[in-house]
Amino acid sequence: MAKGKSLEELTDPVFYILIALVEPRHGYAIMQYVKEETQGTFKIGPATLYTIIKKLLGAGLIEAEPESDPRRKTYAATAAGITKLEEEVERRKRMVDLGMCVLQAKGRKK
Amino acid sequence: MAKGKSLEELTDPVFYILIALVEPRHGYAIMQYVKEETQGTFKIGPATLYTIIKKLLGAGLIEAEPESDPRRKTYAATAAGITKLEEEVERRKRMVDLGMCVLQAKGRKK
DNA sequence: AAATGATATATCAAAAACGGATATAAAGGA
DNA sequence: TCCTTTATATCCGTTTTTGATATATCATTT
Repeated sequence: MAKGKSLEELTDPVFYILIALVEPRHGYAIMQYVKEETQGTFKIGPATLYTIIKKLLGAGLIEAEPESDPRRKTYAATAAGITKLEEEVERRKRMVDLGMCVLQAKGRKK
Repeated sequence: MAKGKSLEELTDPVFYILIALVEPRHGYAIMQYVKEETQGTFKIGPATLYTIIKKLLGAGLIEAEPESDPRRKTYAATAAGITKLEEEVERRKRMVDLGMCVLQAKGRKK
């Protein structure tokens, strides 16, 4: 079911959701976390959220904690999820560095 | 034509293409630049490239340099494009910082 | 001169990702 | 009781991405 090359590079919403799940959180808490953490700049709606949760579960990057209450399903990143997040942070760091480097080079010239 | 909220947050390929166009480059050179700069990790194919070029042109973030040779249309980021790129670098920096911060906090606890 | 590989631009059609709207339901406060 | 917040979930349209394909030129090799 929809496996494959996806999740090689994480998109912004996937990245945020994985970050949120370094600590165990349930769906609604993830939405709030991202909204707060970004000062409302980045919002994840329910459609995006639950779509991505399913995908992350399928990829084994997060897992649902077996809980009694079905009204508050709690998820958390697996070891593989943490590793993936670390890699993604590095990948994004390189992108930012490239951007800064190129912009700085332009600044020096002009 | 397909304007709107898009390009608020830049996706990875859009980000790379804008970075490439801080210096004037033609399409094919953009593809090569990204491939080289990422050690082949991130590849942009012609479909993605020319689709995004059109969108960036429409948004006024890049412009085509009026040249005689139609076989090497050169593009470059406009002032607005540079500003946008600077903003995006900052936005992405904050995302990376959040990721590092959260991972580090986890590391301390465990 | 013909062939080949690299350069270069472009589009189609399909897949993948995203997100607004909507539905449902329970809990808590006015 | 009514309203707001919490909470999960999906429908379905839009946007984004991309593999495949087409075309053409240039440089190098055979």
